[in-house]
Order: sequence, then C-alpha cells, then structure tokens
Amino acid sequence: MKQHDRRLEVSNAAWRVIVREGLDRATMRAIARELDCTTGVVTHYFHSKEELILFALHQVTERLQRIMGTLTAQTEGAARLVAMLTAFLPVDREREEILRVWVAFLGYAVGREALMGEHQHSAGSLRQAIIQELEALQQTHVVRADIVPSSTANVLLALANGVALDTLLQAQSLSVKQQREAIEEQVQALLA
Amino acid sequence: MKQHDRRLEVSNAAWRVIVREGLDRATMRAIARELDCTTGVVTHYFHSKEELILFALHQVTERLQRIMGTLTAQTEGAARLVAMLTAFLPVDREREEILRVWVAFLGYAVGREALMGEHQHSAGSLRQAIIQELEALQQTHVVRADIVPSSTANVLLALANGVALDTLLQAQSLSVKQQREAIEEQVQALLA
DNA sequence: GGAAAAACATAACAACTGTTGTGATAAGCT
DNA sequence: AGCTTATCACAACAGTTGTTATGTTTTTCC
Repeated sequence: MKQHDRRLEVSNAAWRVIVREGLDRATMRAIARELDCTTGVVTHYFHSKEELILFALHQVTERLQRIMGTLTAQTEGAARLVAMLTAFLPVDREREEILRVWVAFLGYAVGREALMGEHQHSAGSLRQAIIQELEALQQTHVVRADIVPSSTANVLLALANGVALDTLLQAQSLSVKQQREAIEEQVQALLA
Repeated sequence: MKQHDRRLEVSNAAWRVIVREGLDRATMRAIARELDCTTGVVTHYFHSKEELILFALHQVTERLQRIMGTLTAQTEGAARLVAMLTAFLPVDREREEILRVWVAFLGYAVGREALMGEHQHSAGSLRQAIIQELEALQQTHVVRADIVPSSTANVLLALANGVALDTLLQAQSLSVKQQREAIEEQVQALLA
C-alpha cells in the first residue's frame, strides 16, 4: 500500500510540473526537484519514464471517474446526467488541473498510436457511462424515447469537451455559470 | 516571394513530421531529413526553433481561414454558418492534418503562457467571424432574434471543436455524415 | 539488535538536442 | 564575365535527456 502511495506522490509531482511548465519540461530531474528529492526516487518507483508517463495519464481517468462518482452520488434524474457532464468542466482547481494535464497528454499522443489508444479507451468508458445513464433515463421516461443514446452521448460529450477547451482558448474564459448553462440547455432539449 | 515559399516548405515538412511522429520528435534534424536536406536549410530560414514553431503554428490559422473562405464563398443563409463551422471538422485529409497539428500545439502550449496566448488570439478571431455571421443572419431574420450571438458562438464553436476532437478520441471515429448532422442539428435550433 | 530489504543519493554514461561557425556551391545582378 | 549574395552542407559546440550502476541510509522483520 505504501508503495502505491509513493508512486502517486511522484505522479502528482509530475502533474504539477506539467501544469506549470509543460509536458516536455517534465523531466526526471524536474519531477524529482518538485518532490524535493533526487532522481533516484523516481527511477526506483518507475522502471522507465514511459511507465511514469503512462501512470500519470491513467490518473486523469482515475480522477475523472472519482469526481463523477461523488457528483452523481446524491443526484437523480436529469440532474444526474448534468452532474456527469459537469465532471469534465474546469469549474474548480482540481478539474482545471485535470483538463490541462489531459490536453498536454492528448497533444503528446499525436503521432503515437499506442498513447492515443489509451485516450480512446478512457474516453470510451466515460462515453459508456453516459450512454447507460441516457438509457436509464429513457426507461424512467425522463428523457424522450425518440433520441438515440449513443449518438446523443457523442453530442453531449463533444459539447462538454468543447466547453472545457474554450476555457483554455478564450482570454476571458467562460464563467462557471456560463459553462453549466451550455450543458443544461442541451440536456433540457432531451427531456420528455 | 521565393523566400517565403521556402519557409513554407520547411514548415510543411515540420507538419508532416509532427503528424507522423509527434511534436517532440519534430527536431531540426528530423525536419531536415523530411525535406531531404540538412539542418543548414532549416537554420537558414528560421533563426531559431522557436521561430519555426511559431510559424508552423500560425499556419494552422492561415489554413483554417483559407478553408473557411472557400467554403463560404458560394453559400448563403444558414448553410453559410454551417459551412464556417465545417471548416473545423476533419472531413478530409488536409483538415485532419490541421486538427492533429493543432492538438499537438495546444498540448505543447500547456504551461507556456505566450504560446497559449497565440491560440487564444487565433480562436478569438475565428470566434469573431462566427459572431458577425450570427448577427448578419439575425438582421435577415434567418436566425431567431432572441438568441445572444456571443454566447451562441461559444456553444457552436465548443460543439465543433468537441466533435472534431471526438474523431481522435473514438476508436471508430465519427463518420463525416455524423459530424455534419451534429452541427446542423444545433444550427437548426437557432433558426426563426 | 542484527540481518534483509526497501528507499534514496550520487555520479557517470551515451545519445540526442538546438545552435553556431566555416566553407562550398549556386543564383542574381551590373 | 566577375562580384555579390543567397542557399545549402558539414562539423563541432555545450547543454540536456533517460538510463544505469554503485553506494548510503533507513525501515522492516524475526
């Protein structure tokens, strides 16, 4: 157990360097310095940098799923769907960090089929969760029966991802309220 | 004139390397090899790698605006708005290349405020074009009068960006038809 | 408390990076 | 033609990278 915790500490240090200085400047030495130790620690818990990068990437999915879990814990109906999509929005510091690290890794995955596959796998499982929720909401007659869950999930996820990206791409980024409204409007159109 | 053409050739070679092997592997030597010459050429037309990177990044905006221009040349009304948004979708090889390079640069811009500023400037001008089109469509009563152009532009751009990203994030990526439908549906909801 | 193992420090390695300078060759110009 | 300048090849530079090996400290366990 302690072993895994220490790996998380190294990974978290890597995250901080990535967010602050960029993925390509997140070197073994920079990560060790962030952790206030030497590269010996990093190499001891990760056999190679590729392993560290992969572990740090998996943390994106881990954190997203954990956030999704807590957000949907005490919600029902349409609000639950909104909550799931809100997990992607950088409305607080942790989710903003997640977004930045995710974007950094996605750009790094261009030209690397294996890494892009990891992204696709992660996105696929999140997509599946949205689809299941849509189907459940259809059975309880909250969501219209004539919408197709799979393609609707695509649109919802595209919108959530797009809104999240806009916070990076717009000088005066969208307020939390604006982000939520964009999602809620789209969900509203699905209701029965 | 010849000077500028040669710079474009170097930049295009850089693009090809980025798409095929990733931005971090687009070294001076790799770019020169792609151009089938030595690093002497690259350093002769670009004083530093930073200048080359910046030039290659600006080509993203150049190409996008050129595509937007040709797509909107002979269209009118709502179809024109759809055409503008279609410029972002990776529906052919060039636009797919643009998307990949753009994503690579965006990830590279994480932790680099100056580079992210370039992205914001580019996204801002494209956003402005959408807003102006929405306003024009409102005056010709094609688009409902009660929508707010600026925030609507946010949603449309978010959806377009999100749909484009989904083609990278989904194993069996969205078909061209599916991409178009997602955009057209959203535009449809804006019409008077 | 002493042995075994985990945790960490340190230094050196070869490979690769962007940059620079020096020539060689070709193009343009008068 | 002859001079100038643009274009490009080539090599060497100092710095940085991930990795590895070897040592030192700390913890764990019986």
